[in-house]
Amino acid sequence: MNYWLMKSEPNEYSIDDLATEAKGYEHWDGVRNYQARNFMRQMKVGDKVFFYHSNTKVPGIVGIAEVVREAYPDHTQFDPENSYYDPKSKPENPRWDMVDIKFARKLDRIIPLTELKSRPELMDMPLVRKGNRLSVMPVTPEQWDFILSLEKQEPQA
DNA sequence: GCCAACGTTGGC
DNA sequence: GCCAACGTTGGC
Repeated sequence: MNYWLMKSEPNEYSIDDLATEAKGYEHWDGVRNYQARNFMRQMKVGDKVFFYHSNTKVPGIVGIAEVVREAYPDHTQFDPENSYYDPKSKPENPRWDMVDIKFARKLDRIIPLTELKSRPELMDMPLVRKGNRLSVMPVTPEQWDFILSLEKQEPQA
C-alpha cells in the first residue's frame, strides 16, 4: 500500500463534501498536470491519501481518504461546457485521468502548512518546498507516520 | 530545440 | 489582492 497527498480548494471541494457524499465516494476530476496525473496512475485500491486544503485561510492537512478505483479517463476533459475541457484530448486517446476516493476520517485537528514546514522530518516533501504547485504527490511511510504523530500533539509553529 | 510570453497555482 | 514560482504554448 502506498501513501499520497491530494490538494483541494475547500471552497471548490472540501473534506466535508467528501464525508457527506451520498454515494460514499467521489471522482477526483480536474487534474491537468502531467506529473500529478502520473502519480494518480500509480495509485492502487486501498492506498491512503492525505486530504489537503489549499488556497484557504489556514492551508493544511485536514483528513484522510482512501483510493477505491484506479485511474480511468476524466470525463470533464471532453465536455466543452466544463471549465476543465481540453480540446486537444481525444476520446480514443484520453490525456487526463482521475481516481475515485472515499472518505476515511477527518484529523482531530488541522495540521497547518506552517507547522509542516517547521519540521525537519518533512523537508523532503514537495509540499513544503518553495513555489511548489504539485496537487498530487507521494508521501513516504515515514512521513505519513510522522504527520499522524503530529495530530496527537499540541499545535506548534 | 530554444525561450519569451502567458496563464495558473497558491501562500501570504 | 498581490505576486513569485512554475508549467505550457507557440513563434522562430
